[in-house]
Amino acid sequence: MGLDPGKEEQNAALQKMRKRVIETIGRNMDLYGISLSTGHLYGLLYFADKPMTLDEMGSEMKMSKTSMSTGVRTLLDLKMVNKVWEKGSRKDLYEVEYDWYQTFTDFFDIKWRKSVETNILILRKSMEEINKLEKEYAEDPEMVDLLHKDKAKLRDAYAYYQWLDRLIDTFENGDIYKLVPKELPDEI
Amino acid sequence: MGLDPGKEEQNAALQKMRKRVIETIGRNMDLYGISLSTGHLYGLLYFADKPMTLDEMGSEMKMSKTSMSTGVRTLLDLKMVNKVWEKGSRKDLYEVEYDWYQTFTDFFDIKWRKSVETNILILRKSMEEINKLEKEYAEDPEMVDLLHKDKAKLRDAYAYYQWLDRLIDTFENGDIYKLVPKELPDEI
DNA sequence: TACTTTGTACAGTTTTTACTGTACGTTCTT
DNA sequence: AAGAACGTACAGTAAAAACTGTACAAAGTA
Repeated sequence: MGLDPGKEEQNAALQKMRKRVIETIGRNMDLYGISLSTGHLYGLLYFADKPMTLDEMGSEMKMSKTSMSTGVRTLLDLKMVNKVWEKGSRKDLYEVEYDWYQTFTDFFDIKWRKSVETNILILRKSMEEINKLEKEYAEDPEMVDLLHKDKAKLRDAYAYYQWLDRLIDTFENGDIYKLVPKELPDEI
Repeated sequence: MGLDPGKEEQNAALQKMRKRVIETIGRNMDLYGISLSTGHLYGLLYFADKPMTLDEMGSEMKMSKTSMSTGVRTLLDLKMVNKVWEKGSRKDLYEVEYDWYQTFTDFFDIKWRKSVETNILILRKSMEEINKLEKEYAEDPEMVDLLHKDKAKLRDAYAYYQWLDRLIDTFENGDIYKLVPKELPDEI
């Protein structure tokens, strides 16, 4: 893990601690839709004391470089890791985004926002169609009733997605920290 | 979908609209860690005008009852659907939780909160261990430096998880709606 | 009590996802 | 310009997840 090789043995306890935290982090990564091993990769990078190359990751994870490449890309897409430039090195270097609040925000901005937007589009379109059908079947009370029920559902869904959109806004613009401030950690 | 069978043809446009919305809902369900077909099942239940049985779901989804059973269970675990009691029927009936704000909150309470709690536990444990190691290796400056760096990382992580915990609190106790109020939907 | 009906456990199958090794285009070095 | 090092596309393989059908336990019915 980038440690002075001569100290490996001495650091057994430290390594064990790190490993446990890395696995815990990795295991929880499924919340972000990330596979276990990519989660582990993230944990590894989290504790690396310097940016790592694909080869280094591969040898630490005992996995192929190809897998590291795809794993890193997944993490890059979610902005959980950043590409780092270092003069002199031809290899690409990566390090985690250590600001987890930012990572949280990015996740919602990237994944949830996209979802919200497409859903809102579909709902608009569907609502238009219902309005059209309402005129078409105006003399069919049963059909009108059905249409009204669906309309109410779509309206509720639409309101919810707009709320979600505004919630994500507060993550992005930082208003959320007015309601839930970042605090100094309790003594642990 | 519970419609008068005699009206099937007439309702083709309505069915098409529903199907599109159902698929959109279903597709976005991966945000909740739910498979596509379970997402579709959810969408189906969303538009059902009454609670459905496993058999009804199976025939609508053209899938086995076993799959419906496991799918419903997944949704029940996330409190996305509720079991409904109806006198006279021996079959179990299910309907979606129509309050999506509640569903959103439940999701974080069930999935994220659990994650936060185990992480906090592991971090505490690891921090203790680091403190022990610090005493043990007090005369090894290099090791002390390493330990300090890890300690800082753990502390940051801890602070973040506490923040997340408080954020989820605001979902649960409704304070979030002070910052991001539920609003009447725009005209759509 | 014997007979149905209902939901799910479980084993087997299919489908999807994760992972590997090779090959190749690109970029840097000399 | 030739050669070396790097990252990734791609095809093939291994592992995991989703799905099905059967079998059975639990609970209702006659």
